Amino acid sequence: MERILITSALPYINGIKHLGTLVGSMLSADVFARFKKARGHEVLFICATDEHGTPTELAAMEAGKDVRTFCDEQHLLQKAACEKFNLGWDHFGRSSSPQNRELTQHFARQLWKNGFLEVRTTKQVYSNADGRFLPDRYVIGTCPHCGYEKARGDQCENCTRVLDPIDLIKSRSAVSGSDDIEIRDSTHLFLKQSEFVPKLRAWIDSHKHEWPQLVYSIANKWLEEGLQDRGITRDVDWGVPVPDDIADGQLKGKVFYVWFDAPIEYIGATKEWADANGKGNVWKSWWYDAKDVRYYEFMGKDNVPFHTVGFPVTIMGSGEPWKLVDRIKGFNWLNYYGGKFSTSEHRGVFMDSAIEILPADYWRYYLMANAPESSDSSFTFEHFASVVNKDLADVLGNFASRITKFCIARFDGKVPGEGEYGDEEKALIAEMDKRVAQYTEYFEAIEYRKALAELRAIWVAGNEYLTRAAPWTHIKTDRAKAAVAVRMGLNLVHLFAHLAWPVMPAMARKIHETIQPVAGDAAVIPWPSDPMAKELDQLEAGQPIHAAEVLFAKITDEQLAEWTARFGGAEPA
RNA sequence: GGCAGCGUAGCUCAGUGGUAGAGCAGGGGAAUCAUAAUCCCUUGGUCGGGGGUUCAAAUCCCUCCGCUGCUACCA
Repeated sequence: MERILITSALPYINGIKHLGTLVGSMLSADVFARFKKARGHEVLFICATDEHGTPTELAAMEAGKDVRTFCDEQHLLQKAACEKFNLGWDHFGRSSSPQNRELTQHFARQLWKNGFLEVRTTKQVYSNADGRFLPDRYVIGTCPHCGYEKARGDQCENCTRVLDPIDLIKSRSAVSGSDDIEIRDSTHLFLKQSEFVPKLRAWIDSHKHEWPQLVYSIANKWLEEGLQDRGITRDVDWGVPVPDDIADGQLKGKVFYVWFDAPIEYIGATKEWADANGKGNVWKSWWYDAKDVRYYEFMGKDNVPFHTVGFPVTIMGSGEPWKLVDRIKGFNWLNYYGGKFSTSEHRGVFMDSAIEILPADYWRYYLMANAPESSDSSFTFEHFASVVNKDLADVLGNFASRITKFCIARFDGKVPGEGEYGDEEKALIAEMDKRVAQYTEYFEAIEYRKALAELRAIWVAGNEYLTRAAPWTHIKTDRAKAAVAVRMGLNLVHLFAHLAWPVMPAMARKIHETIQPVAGDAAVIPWPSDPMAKELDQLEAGQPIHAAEVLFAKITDEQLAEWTARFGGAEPA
């Protein structure tokens, strides 16, 4: 048994997440956590809302609320949406928690003590009208290169050139539109990332074959381009305050940059979990000197630099034996009809509306079977409907339906005990041994598309078997032969429930219950651990079963038309 | 501009040196237990363009084109 620590990239607090964020971090982490739990490992699965930073302050202002209240509300909304998707983490914390404040300050003190922080003065844009410093991208003006009038201070969207806010012509605040802005000196703490290049290089290279190519390439790129020191404080109000004992109080009133404290919240949320469950110092056994723990991180590609460079530097620089990640699973983007999902323009499908139109497991299966693993991929309702209808309704749902109903019609709704498994059954068992082993391997490798293609092939093998065994034909002449096929069919349904649980926990339970109640307290439906000869011959003769009514309803053309109209599909951005 | 990823059948994607693959869609057939659901067979691609290395290239090299992202103060 292993101890498995799993974290999902923290969803930002500024609104309900869309399907792309869901598949790339929270859902993929949940599916893996369930898989490991199903295999009997000790798993701790941690997530939290990432609450600090300028966008939060501005969103709260726009909502007419103070930041704390805004975050309180948004946290609960996101938590509720995630629970509806059956994201089964052990704790869903908040980066604004006291635990994270304490840990963030601890890491900063360690870095300061070890000489890896440096005070530097930088030029910052200050808006008099807004009474605040503005990050570069919140300054807009005319691009000096192409004349585009809405260029942002960090980059011109029109000509894609990288800019400095000082370069802009007629620069103004993106918040208020006021041109009453000026450049002020501001003092900040810089993390000396450049000193960690050899250590990072060795660490990253040691994981070259364990991380997806995407992750390694991004990490490598940052080192190749020459790692710069990075400012880890900001001139805003909402964040973890820099303690006075760092740099003799020169940074009074400033807070840590959101990307400094956000990954530390993985540890913070673990402490929140321990505190909330009376587990005292147990949280530390997962993170500090935790040589027996294997740590997995799940994230979209935008988060990769922070997890392969920033956070590791924080940990290495602390001089303390905090756990570094073992495996990173990174994802590309899920697009919406070829364009971007956009929170600000509300383009695409978001978690709250997705769950309104269909149960979580429809989405969970589709998203994992089509996860953007090797390249960006595109969500369309047409594709979604075809996958749901074919894979879930026709191949899986109908299989459970046809065999349970036949059993009820011809065998009194009880597992028939007559006959012995013959050549047909032995061939199926041999095939299933292979396929289940392959499915398990893909899961261990965190290759979701391949894993789910194998899962589907397993369902298809069930249908193929049933066609060959044809109990509806044998029932007329050889009742025992028909009984064998029905018994095997019911065992298959039972097996399918176990195999599907990490991906579709609610439907797996429902499928399982058509055959028999889930054993134990049923928090987990375990992974099949025995050879298929045993797994597929475990139902007791005479045991009653129930009809699998429509498990997965098909998506109709009318629904498809309604949803594309409602969510604005069809025309790519 | 620089860097990274991607470009394979109508669609979604596997495939990193050895005769081009899967699922869906399309065509034909079988079966009639089932949500008209299943099963079998099958049509379909000069692997983005061009050049090179090699006995052999989707795969390695060069070059061009296209899409996406990053470019360090959005997260």
